[in-house]
Amino acid sequence: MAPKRKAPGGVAAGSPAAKEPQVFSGCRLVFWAHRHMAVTQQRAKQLGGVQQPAVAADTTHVICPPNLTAQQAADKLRGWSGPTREVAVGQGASVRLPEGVAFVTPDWVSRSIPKHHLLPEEQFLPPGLAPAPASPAAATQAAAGHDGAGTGGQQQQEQQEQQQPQQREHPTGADAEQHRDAAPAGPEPTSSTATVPFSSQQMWAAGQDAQQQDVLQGPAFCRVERRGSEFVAVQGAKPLQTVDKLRAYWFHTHTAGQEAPPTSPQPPKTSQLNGVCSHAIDKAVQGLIMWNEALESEEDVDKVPGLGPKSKVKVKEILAKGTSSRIAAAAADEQRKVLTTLLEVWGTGTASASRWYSLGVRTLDNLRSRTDLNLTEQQRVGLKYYDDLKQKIPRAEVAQTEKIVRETCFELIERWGGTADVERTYCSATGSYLRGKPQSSDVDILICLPPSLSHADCHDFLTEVYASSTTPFALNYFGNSQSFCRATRYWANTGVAEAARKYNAAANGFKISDRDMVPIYRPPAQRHHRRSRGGGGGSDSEGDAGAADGGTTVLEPAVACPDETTIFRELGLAYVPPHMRYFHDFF
DNA sequence: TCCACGGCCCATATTA
DNA sequence: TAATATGGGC
DNA sequence: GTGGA
Repeated sequence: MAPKRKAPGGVAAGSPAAKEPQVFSGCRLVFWAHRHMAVTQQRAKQLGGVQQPAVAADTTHVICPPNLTAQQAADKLRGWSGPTREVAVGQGASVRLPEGVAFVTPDWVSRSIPKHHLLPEEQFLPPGLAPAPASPAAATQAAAGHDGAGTGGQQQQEQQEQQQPQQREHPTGADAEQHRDAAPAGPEPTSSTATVPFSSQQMWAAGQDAQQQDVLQGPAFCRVERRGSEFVAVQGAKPLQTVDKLRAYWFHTHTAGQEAPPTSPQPPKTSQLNGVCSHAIDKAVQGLIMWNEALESEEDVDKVPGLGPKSKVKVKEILAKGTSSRIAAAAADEQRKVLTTLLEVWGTGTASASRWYSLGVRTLDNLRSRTDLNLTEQQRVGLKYYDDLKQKIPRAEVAQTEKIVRETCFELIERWGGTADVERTYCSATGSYLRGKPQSSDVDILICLPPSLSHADCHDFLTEVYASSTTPFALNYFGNSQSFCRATRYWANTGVAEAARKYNAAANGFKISDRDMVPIYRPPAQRHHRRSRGGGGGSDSEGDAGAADGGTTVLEPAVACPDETTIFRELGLAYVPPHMRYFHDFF
């Protein structure tokens, strides 16, 4: 249920504490990352940092895009005439960086804030600028939690079209060390994983340690991850490439846009708050975020991928006037404001919000006092705890909750007699906490009981129970951010026909849910109607096997994935640890 | 020009 | 009353 | 809103 939130003692909610430590005082910051960095920049400046437009003699830090390449850095530094130091970034390549300037990812800013002091810059080096490993000891360092063994250098081209996993035997016991990535075994430095010999006992110990050090800071860029029954240190370039690949596929940023059409004025229309357009707009925003060059002319705008005709018009207007007429229109749009508020009530979607609006509801108090609206149970709860549910939960509190649940969970397992294979239990907070967020809006705890208990009737207190064999899928589902989840499944659906064919000659994709992964056949273009789910209706004869939405056929056999890495591997993707499963937003 | 844009479970409303 | 459709959360 | 078929 909804966690009860108490207002933080003392400081009134919403009013930022007046006397926050000036973490960044003395820092002169250059932001190369023109992404969704407004909040980061603002916070850094609030806390004493001075922003500079470009690298200067007194610059202390450059905040870089996490996927910055050495080449991009060199381009941006062209014109720098001060003293430099040379950094070898692997593959014989090197880059000259200004002396005395630290290059860090945005995480350095966001994670230093809760710590009230500046974290060591070297732990936040963009992988592309990390020195090449000097010795084979790098893997050991990585396992020990040090950073900086990135594989910099190599271009982040997406030329690597699907290298299919050529074999797919599953790691069973003894040979559970070879599966690195889906990438071909080449001369390329395979720095992205290193197996760590952890026992399951140490696993919990490590978890506790990590928790204590980690409560405010979140996971470090390089960390130990559980993969099925083994633990691996994960870092670096391969996961980033996978993230880029999925981003490009999901947002279609791999194709260039066309000319902007003549249509210049925007119809003011009643704006829709949600719906499929949001994907298109996300796409446009992603295109802009990823565009690492200044936009100065209309021609520049035309070069940005992911922008369609309508988005281009809007961006060009902003370029010319500094703002979009749509912004003022939206601000003045009474209906929009009301709908936005109503949508914040848990249990309320666009349909209910619009219906209420048409019935005259304008405020939450209206909603409370109306008796003719037949709110659902969820909506009543959402309304009652409206303020509570808006509060965020600090990371430390999520950790406490996790601890309590975990202790209780193990007590129950003992009571149920599941001690023989207790180490195969999974009981950890997932969701935004697992992804390292400093605060969460809810606490998601995934419990997967060990095989010896999977038959037991111990479901009473849970709404859903995951069998041991479904753990990797549950983990994958709950560990992903929403957009990453969708992108992964879209990729599985439509991007890996070849791999699916190996499972079933008729297949052209996979369907991934929170419990399994199955081959499917999707007809190329589905004309007409989308059929309701559940089938039934006798009129047109169903195909034999399970027919899902719109003619998609579910095939066999299901893909056996003993751990989460296998899911990625079967999709031809390098494993991405949870804290990297974002396309943007660093907070 | 038409289509899809994740996948699935639950609660409630509507229809047969 | 059962089957189906719709709205919603995650 | 957008790109693919």
